[in-house]
Amino acid sequence: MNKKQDLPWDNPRFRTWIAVARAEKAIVRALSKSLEPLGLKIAQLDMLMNLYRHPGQSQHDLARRLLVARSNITMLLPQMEAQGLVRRESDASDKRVLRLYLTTEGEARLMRALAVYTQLIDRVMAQSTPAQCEAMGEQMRRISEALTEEEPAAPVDKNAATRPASA
Amino acid sequence: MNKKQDLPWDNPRFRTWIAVARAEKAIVRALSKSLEPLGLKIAQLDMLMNLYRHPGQSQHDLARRLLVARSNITMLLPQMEAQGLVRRESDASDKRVLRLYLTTEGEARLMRALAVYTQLIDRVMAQSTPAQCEAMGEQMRRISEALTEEEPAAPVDKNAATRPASA
DNA sequence: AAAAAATAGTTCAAGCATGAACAAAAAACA
DNA sequence: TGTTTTTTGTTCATGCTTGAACTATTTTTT
Repeated sequence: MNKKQDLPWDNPRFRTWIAVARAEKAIVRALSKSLEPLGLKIAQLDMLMNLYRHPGQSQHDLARRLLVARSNITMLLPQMEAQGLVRRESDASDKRVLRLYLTTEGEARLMRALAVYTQLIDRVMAQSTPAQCEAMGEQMRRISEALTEEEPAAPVDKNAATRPASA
Repeated sequence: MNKKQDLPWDNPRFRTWIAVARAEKAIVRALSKSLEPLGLKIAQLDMLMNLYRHPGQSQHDLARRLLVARSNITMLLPQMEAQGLVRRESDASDKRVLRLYLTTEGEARLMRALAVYTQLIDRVMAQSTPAQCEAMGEQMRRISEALTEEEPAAPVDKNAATRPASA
C-alpha cells in the first residue's frame, strides 16, 4: 500500500514539521532552565503574561487564552497565590467568577522573567534575518488559523460550547 | 527598569516565537485527535517511527533519540508490547541491553498512522509555498543546532554523560 | 415565577513524564 | 586478577495536565 517513496522522511513538508517540533522542544527546554533561577515554571510565566495583558480576567477566560483545561488553572493558582504573585477577587455582579490580578510582586517577577525570555528568543531568532523571521511568523499564524477555523465545524456540536477553542 | 517599549509583545522576534509555539500546539492537538481512532498516542507513534528507522535499538538509544528520560521508555514499552506493536529481545553479547523491534502488526499500524500524519502535515504546510516551507525548515534546524551546541559546554560537566543530549 | 439549561469554579482519579536511587552487567583500571 | 567506574534498565515518588462529575450561581425558557 505504501511505497518507500511515500514515506514521510522523504517529504519536504514533513521534514519541515519535524524541524519545527524539535526546535520548539529545544527552546522550551532552554527556557525552562533559564527560568529556574527565578522560581518560575513556563506555565506560570504564561499565566503572568496573560494577566499582565488582561487584568481582571476570569479563570475561565485565562484557561481559554492559554489553551488549557479550566481545572488546570484551579490547580495552579494556589501556588501562585502562595508565592504572592497573583490575587483573586470575587466579582460582585456575578458570584461565580473570580477575577485575577497581578500583585506588585507578580509584576516585578514577570518583568525579570521577560528579560530572560526575550534574551533567549532574541538569541535563538538571530539565526534568521529579520525578514526571514517575520515570514516564519506569518506562516505560523496562517497554520494556526487554518487549524482553528475548521475545528468548530466538524464535531457533532454536542457540548461544543464547553470544549475550549483551540485559539 | 523596563520601559513599555521593551516589552516583548512589540518585539518581532518574540512575536514570531509565540506564533511558532501556538502553531506547534495546534498541530499536536490536531494530530492527537487524528491518531485517536488508530489507538495511538503521539509518544507511541514517535517510538514506532524511530524503531522503523533504527531497528534493534536499545532503550537507551531510543530515549536519547526521542529526547525523553530512560524511565519514560521503560514505562511506555509494556503498553506497546501488550498491543503487540513492539518486541524486546535481550542482547546476547551484553546482557544489560534490550533490543527493540517492530512487529509486523507494529509496522502495519505505523504505516496507517503515517498516512494520517502525512496528510495532516501536508495540509498544514500547504499554507506556505514549497520554497517558504523549505526556508522555514532550514531556520528551525539552525535554531536547534544553536541551542544544542552550547548546552554541553556550560554545565559543571558533572554527570554530563548521563544527561540526554538535546539532539 | 418555576423549571430547565448553561456557566464558573472545584474536586478527584488517571495518564504521562521526570529525576533520584537502585541492581545487574560491562568496561576501565590497578 | 580484583577493584572501581560506567552503563543499562527498572522502580518509585512527584508534579503537571486532563476529563468527568459535582456544586453554586446565572440565564433562558416556558
